[in-house]
Amino acid sequence: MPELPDVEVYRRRFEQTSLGYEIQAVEIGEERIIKGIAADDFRSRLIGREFAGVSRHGKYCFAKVDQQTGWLMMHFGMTGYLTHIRSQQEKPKDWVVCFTFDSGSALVYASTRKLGHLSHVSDPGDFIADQKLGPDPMDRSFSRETFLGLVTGRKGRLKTALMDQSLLASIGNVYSDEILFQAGFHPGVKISDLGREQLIAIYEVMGRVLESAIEHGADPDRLPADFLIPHRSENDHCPVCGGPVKRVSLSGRSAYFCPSCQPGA
DNA sequence: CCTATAGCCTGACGGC
DNA sequence: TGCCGTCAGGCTATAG
Repeated sequence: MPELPDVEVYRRRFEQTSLGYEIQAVEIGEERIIKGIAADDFRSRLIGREFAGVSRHGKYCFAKVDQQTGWLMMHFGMTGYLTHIRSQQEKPKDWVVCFTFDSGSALVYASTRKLGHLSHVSDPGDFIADQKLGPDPMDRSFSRETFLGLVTGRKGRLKTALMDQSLLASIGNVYSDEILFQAGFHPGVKISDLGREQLIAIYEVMGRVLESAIEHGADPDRLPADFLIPHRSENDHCPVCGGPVKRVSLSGRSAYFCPSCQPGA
């Protein structure tokens, strides 16, 4: 569930459960999830040390390792998540990497499809620059003017732009659908079809959707009643008008929308 | 610059 | 019950 709200929820979980304990063991269930560094090096950079803080940029998490120059980097792919367990018996079936602390508890990176990756980076800022990630929309400096500057004059669809991590890092297929739904635009709408006032409205909706989702733990069952996300399947009902939800394929991804609340091409 | 496709992986679901 | 195709919230590489 790894778009900005989900990753922020994992970041907070990490921060609340796993800082300040000595890492006693690092088990790696699937070595291919570790990228850019040998598994043994990855382990030895962590064992005997502590996590001192966790930050996030877009869909990436960075954990500072104390007494070290580097950081643990995590990306969650399509199915990755973080969970904190009190004992090894609680390890989920799809666990991939397990960081066990001197307290006996552990932080587990789990993922069914294992499309994400973990690595070690010397500096998150450099990593973000190297990956050519755009700004994070939850960052304080991300203003309305920042957003207008990024999208104004761009060709192509608004949905594609919202999902473009090099333009702004954070939003994926699900939340771009939610933003379009809340703003009342068809998923196929082009940026060139939108005026400044409409783009400002989209900026405001984006902020509200992301904040609200984080507030509700990014859990589809707890999101506000007017959110489309829990109804993202063909012929489910629109939470606002009750009409059928439809699906269209765009750029190889499925976009779900309400034809009556989001009219247009 | 833009769009579309395939591939990486595994599991759930519906139809027969 | 089993088999088969489709689909799933990410990203990258490639081709047009």
